[in-house]
Amino acid sequence: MDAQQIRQFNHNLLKWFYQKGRHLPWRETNNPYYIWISEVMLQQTQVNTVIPYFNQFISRFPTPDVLADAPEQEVLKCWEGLGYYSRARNLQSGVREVVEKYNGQLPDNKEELLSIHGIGPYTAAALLSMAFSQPEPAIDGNLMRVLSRVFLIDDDISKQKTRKKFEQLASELIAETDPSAFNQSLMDLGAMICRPKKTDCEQCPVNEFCLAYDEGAQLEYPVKSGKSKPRTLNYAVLLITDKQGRYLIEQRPEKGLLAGMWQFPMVALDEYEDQHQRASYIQTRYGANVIPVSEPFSYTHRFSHLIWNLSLLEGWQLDQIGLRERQKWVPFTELNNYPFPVAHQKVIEWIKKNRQNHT
DNA sequence: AAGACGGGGCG
DNA sequence: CGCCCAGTCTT
Repeated sequence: MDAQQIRQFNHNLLKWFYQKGRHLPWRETNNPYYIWISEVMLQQTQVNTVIPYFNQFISRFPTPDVLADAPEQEVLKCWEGLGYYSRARNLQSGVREVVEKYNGQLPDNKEELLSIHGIGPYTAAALLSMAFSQPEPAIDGNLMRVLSRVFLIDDDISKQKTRKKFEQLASELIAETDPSAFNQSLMDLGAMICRPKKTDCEQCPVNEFCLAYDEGAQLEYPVKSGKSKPRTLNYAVLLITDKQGRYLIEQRPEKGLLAGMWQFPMVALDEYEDQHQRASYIQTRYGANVIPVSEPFSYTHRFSHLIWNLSLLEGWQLDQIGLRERQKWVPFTELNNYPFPVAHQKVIEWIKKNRQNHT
C-alpha cells in the first residue's frame, strides 16, 4: 500500500469503528489500572466471559493499593472460573511492583512496562496505545488474522518471528491521530466481521483492500501450525468426611497447574498396580477406606493441553491422621470461601444434589 | 523454539 | 469433538 492507500484504509477502519465499535466497560475509562486489568483478563478469553469478572474485580479492588494489599486467595477467588490463574497472581505481583516502584502509577514507556511480571509485548502495546495514546500496534490474534487476510501473509502465526513481521507492518499502518482506536478497531473487526470461520466480508469496511477477499481465500488465513493432542490422566477424587461431616480439602502447590487453588484430594490411578494397592495408599495417607459413591460419578474435564478422567470415591476418616500442610477440614457451607477450579466445582455441585445433610 | 497454562463458546 | 479466544512464562 502506498501512503494514500494507507490513509484510506485507516479512514474506513476508524469510521466503521466509531459507528459500529463495541461499547465495553473498560472502554468507558481512561484509568490505566482498569485497562490493565481488562487486558489481562482478555488474554485468551472472550469478551462476554470477561465482562462480569471485570466489573466485580474493579468493584472489589478499585485501586492498585487495594489490590496490592489483598490476600492472594481473595484475588484467586475473584478469578475463579476464568482460567489461567497465574494471570491473577502475576497481576497482583505486578501491581505490588507498581505501588512500590512507581508510586502506584503505571509507567508510560515500553521498557518499564515490559519489566513488570505478567505484562508481555501485547499488553504493553495495548496499554501504551489505549491508556497513553502512543502509536504502538498491539499484536494479538485478531490483528494477525485481519492483516494476514488483507495482505495474504502465509507465515505461521504461532511462530515468534511472524509476530515481529506483523509488528513491522502494523507500525507502518497505525496513525498517530488515534492509536487507541486503531488497535481497538482491528480487535472489533476481528471479533465481529473478520472472524475465524464465519466471515462477513460484505460488511467489512476494508474489503476493498483485502487480497484474500479478492481471491475468495479468507478461510485459508491465518496459517497456524497444529497443536499436539492433549494427554489423558486418570484420577480418583476423594470425598473424605470427619465425624462432624466436614470435608477434607487441599491447596495445590504454588507453581504449575491450577497453582494455589483448592481441591478435594486426588489420587493418580495409573500409579498403582491394582485397586488393593491404591486402597492401601489411601488408607495410609488419609486414614480412610473409600468406595465409589452410591450413585457412581465419573466425569471428564478437558484442559487445552490435557484431559482429566475423574471418578468420585467417598469415605469416612476413622483413624486420626495429622492434618498435613495445605490441608483443611471444611464444613460444606464454607467451601465457597475457597477458590476451586471448575473440575472440582463439579464435585461441589454433586454434593449439593446428592447429599441431604450439608448444613 | 516448544510447552505449559483453563475454561467456555460454537459449528 | 475440534478449533478458537485482546498472551505470557518457563524450560
